Amino acid sequence: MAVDSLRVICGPTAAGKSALAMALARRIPLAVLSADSRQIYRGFDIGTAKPTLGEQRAVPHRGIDLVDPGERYSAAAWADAALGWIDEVERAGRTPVVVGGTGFYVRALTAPLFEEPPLDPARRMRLQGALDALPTAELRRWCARLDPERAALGRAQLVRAIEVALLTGVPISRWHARAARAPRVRARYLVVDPGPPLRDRIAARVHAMLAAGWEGEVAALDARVREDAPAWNATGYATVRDIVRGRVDRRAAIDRIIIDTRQYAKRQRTWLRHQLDHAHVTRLDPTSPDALARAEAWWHERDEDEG
RNA sequence: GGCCAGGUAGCUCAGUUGGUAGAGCAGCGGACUGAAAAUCCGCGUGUCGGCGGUUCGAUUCCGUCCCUGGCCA
Repeated sequence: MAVDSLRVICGPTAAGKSALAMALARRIPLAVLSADSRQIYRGFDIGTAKPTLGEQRAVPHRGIDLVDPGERYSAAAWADAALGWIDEVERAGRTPVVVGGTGFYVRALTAPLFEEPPLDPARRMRLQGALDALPTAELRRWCARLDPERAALGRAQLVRAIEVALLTGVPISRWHARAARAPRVRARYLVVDPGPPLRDRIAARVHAMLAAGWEGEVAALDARVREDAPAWNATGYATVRDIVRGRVDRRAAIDRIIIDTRQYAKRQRTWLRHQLDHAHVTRLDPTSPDALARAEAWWHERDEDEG
């Protein structure tokens, strides 16, 4: 029996992925699986461009409001959950479509992460406390000894590599090879990107978020969410919190948010350019007049290797 | 109109006791296997405001003009 590939709509922030999915939903009975590492947080709505309640009523969504702002989530947890959503949604007679800018989540679903060996929670916590206190350069030196392949990566990756190497006695790069899992979901990607105009779209969207009451939302969150909660990492939130607290010049802070958002979009583009299976990628400019028609054509494409 | 302070990278500025210049930010490229809107790495030729002069050599010294800001008329 021929199984259709999972459809994935991705692209940099503010490209119009969600709007495109909503437009497709008017013609196709679909359900949106949000692959977005910030829309998972309850209460962080406006600044994460979370689909409105109206949109969520009109089209079934999954992957939104999964955890509280203080919780740390993971790509693996998301991917596991996504397998369930796909099942659930198909049983209800709808076609799932993954929509989002967190490429790592998408890849964790299609090309699963390695099978993690059990890590003793107590030892892990103790080690983490010790590593957090070390400067990045020091972590890099440690990693160069324990797992040289990973020593050039970022701080978060260094900590993880050192943790796994120390707690399991085997470098994480070895685990990646040894405990790799087979791909579990075939996918076709629609990369939505308007190109240069994205720059202005981002600025406009930041202003729209402010006009929609972003500061009020943050003021309420600031009253009840720990200052170091992971959700505050969402672009702009910590800066809006500074505005709300009266610590910064509002005008300059808004410029900063726009710049931060553009830099995020740039990182997404780099990721999507290199990390996606190129053979199954279709690119789309959402501002072109025939964008919706082309998206529909992409949707109905048949898999070449389908039996 | 006079006096003063400036005109150096997209922006803010540093610097060259004369040997054609460098930081931060922005921008660009890249990495990424349970924190990914995270975490990191790499990339700096620009009529040193214009035109003359002095000099082997001027962005640097001199003259002059233009522009900006401030003060005085």
